[in-house]
Amino acid sequence: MSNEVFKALADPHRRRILQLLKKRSMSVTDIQKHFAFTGATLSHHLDVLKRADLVTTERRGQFIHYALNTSVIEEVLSAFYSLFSC
Amino acid sequence: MSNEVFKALADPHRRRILQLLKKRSMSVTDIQKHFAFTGATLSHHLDVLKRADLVTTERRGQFIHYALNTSVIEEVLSAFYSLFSC
DNA sequence: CAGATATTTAGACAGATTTCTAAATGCTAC
DNA sequence: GTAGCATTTAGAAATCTGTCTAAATATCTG
Repeated sequence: MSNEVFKALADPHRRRILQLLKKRSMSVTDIQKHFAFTGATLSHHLDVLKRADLVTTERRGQFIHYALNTSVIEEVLSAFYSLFSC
Repeated sequence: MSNEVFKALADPHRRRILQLLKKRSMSVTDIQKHFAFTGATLSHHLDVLKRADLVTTERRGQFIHYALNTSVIEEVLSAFYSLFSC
C-alpha cells in the first residue's frame, strides 16, 4: 500500500468523506452539504482520495459521483493489519 | 481513536519504526541504526508516536527503551477497520 | 447560443511538518 | 566531580498542507 493512502487518511475531513461514501456513492454537491469549507477545498480533498485510489468517480450528466473503491479497501485493511500484528 | 494516531502513521519513517518495534522493544540508539537522519529528528518522530500513544517508554539505566503500546494497537485496528467496513 | 448549475484549476497565504545544528539534560563510571 | 555516552530540547530553514477567492471548464435547459 502506498504512502499516499496513509497521507490521505491523515486528515479528519477526508476520513469523514470516506464514511459518508461508505453508505452510498454521492455527488460532490451532496458531499458538500456536510462540510463548511468551500467547493474548491472539497475538490482538493477528493483529489487526494482519488490519487490514493481510495475512491472512484463516474460522471452522471451534470454531476460527478464519488464512491468508495471497494477493491482497494481490502488491500488497505490487510496492509494496515500487517503493520501492527505481531 | 484520535486524529493523532492517523497523523503519526502518515510518515513512512514512523511506520518503519513501528515495524521495528513489532519485533522487539529497542533503545533509541538501536532504532537510530536503521535511519540516516539525526538523533534529534529521531527523537521528534518518537515523540509523535508517544503522543499518539502508539509506543511506551521505559528507562533502563542510560538507555530509554521504546515498545509498541499493544493495548492501544487493538483499538487502532478496530477503529481503522470500522472506517472502511460496510 | 445563452444562462444556470456542477466541478476543477490556478494562484496565494497561513500554519504545520520534517529536518538540521547546537546546546541542554540525565545517567554511568572512573 | 569530570568525562563520556544517550537522549531531548530549542531554534531555524525548507517544504508541505489546508484553505480561500477568482477564474476556467463541462453539462443541461430553454
